[in-house]
Amino acid sequence: MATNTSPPVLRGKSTWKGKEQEQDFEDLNSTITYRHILQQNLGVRDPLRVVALCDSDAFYAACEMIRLGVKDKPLVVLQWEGIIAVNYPAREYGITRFHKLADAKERCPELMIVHVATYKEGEAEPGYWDKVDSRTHKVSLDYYRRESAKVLTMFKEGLPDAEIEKASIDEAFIDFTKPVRKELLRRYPHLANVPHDAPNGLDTPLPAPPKVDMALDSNVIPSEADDDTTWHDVALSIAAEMMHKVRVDIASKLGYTTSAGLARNKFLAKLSASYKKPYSQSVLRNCAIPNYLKPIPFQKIRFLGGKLGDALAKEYDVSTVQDLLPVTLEEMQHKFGENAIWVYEILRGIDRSEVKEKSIVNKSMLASKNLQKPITKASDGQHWIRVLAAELALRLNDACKANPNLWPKTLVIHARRGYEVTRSKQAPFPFSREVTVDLIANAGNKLWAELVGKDSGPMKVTNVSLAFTGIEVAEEGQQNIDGFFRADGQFSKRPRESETDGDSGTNAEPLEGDCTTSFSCSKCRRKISLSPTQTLGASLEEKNRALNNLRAEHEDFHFAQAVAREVEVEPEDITEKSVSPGGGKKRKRKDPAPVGIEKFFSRR
DNA sequence: CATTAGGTGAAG
DNA sequence: CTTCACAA
Repeated sequence: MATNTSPPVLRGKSTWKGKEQEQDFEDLNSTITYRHILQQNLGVRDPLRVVALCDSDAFYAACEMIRLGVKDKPLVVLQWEGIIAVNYPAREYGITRFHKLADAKERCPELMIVHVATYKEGEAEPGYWDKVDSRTHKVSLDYYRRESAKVLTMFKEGLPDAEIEKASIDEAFIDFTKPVRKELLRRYPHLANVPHDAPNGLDTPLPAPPKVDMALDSNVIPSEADDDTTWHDVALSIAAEMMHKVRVDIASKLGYTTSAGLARNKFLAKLSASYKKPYSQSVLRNCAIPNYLKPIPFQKIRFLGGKLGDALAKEYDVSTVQDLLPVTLEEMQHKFGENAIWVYEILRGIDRSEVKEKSIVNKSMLASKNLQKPITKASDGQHWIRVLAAELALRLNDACKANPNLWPKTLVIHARRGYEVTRSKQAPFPFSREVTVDLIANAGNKLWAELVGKDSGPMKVTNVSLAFTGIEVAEEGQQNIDGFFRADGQFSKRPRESETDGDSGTNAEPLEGDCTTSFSCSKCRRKISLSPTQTLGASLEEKNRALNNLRAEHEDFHFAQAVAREVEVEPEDITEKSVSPGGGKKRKRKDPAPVGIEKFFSRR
């Protein structure tokens, strides 16, 4: 499964010391002193650093097996005509992704085939249907996202002291350095006390480490010589114990088997995880790094799988790590500039990138649809935008259940015509407490018109996607000042709620009567009141809160109306200037008859 | 070799 | 703001 990554940008200055560089890999065998074990904040330089990469085996397939209560039977997950996941039993028949379904069935007649969940017209939620049709359905990966979240939660609960970085839907990096140091000092308390006769005080090397057997719960990646145990090995073995415990717990409680790699840094952890699969973990000792790394095709290394790796392969006409070791840093810098130091170090088993805990909520949320038959009419685009908007609304509102006050700062639309590059258009997304399908679809349609509307000719759009980006948890007071109001084709600040409601249009003018149960809207000249059930037994504070909610909802209503007026597009001739500024001749579809999916989704 | 439906982060 | 690169 793909991992989410960032390119190999340099973080800070390289500290590689030339020191004639007699040997590659010289950095792997530093002596560990009392200072090293007692100092807590060595970060990526910590000689006792231990990082793991743990990923779920054939994750989508495993999700379906658990959902269906299937065990140990060959199974593939289908997305339209393509196989997107193959469980391990099915792999024994030689089935892989990108096999044709017919081919896979031939290899294994009893193969179980599960199509991913889809949104289907007329259904409220994504589901698993007997018949799927890519012309009308849209894939939903939400089930996998939820299962992924369960696994991540078990990592966090099982390893409270560890730093955990979700790397993709089925992978996480775990930095064990802190919990391991703690356990190391608990098991070997003498390490905490520098002996009085220590020749160099804190900088005295630690006493000899105990013998540890890492093979109890892990595969130990072989080293050339049978090196003595080091303190880093002890650290690795403690981390391996912890990792193993959590993995077993996840397998027993959730049913997902995982594979993990443990090593001194992220890239080696990732590389080690694939040493043996499935349901297995592998440990790469420092002394084993050179031999493990040298024969590996460098393009398998994280960040070298793309253009940079290609460029390296082409430049030196080589393929393995070993092949690149003779290239000097200077030469590499000459050819590859800023990336050179990073590459140079990676080839020697050094990776200074940190395991960074990410926010629980994603920063973006994207719904996308490929059209096998390109769409040519603007109205088709609007149809799919509505479907995508419905999915985004469902997912965002769902995310809000666990994490209230989520607010996407921008809405982005992407479209691809034929085989051209994807183009996008974005605009600030208004704050509103209730994100509705209409709100998203209207804003999306507007962007759609800007993106493809002005181009002439038949459009032949082969992909449409809609995304929220910049999703954040709004701060307490932030909701009141932020929020945008679209006018004249631009979003502008839309002050909200009582303290800033100078021009909000819904001033709470305390008319006659109880100002804690009603307000009047200056925009539509209506008096809005709480219902009797909301006022009956409610305290003043409760009523005020309810009234504020009501006011905000009413404001959202006006906002949606305003956007709807602006966004209204002539479906048939979108190529003309049909988006009139300010909202000229508008008619039709004040509230179109709900069709398909959207009829069930929050139109509220 | 390739596809779909995602994500993140940086460059320009 | 928009595109690109990476991930398999």
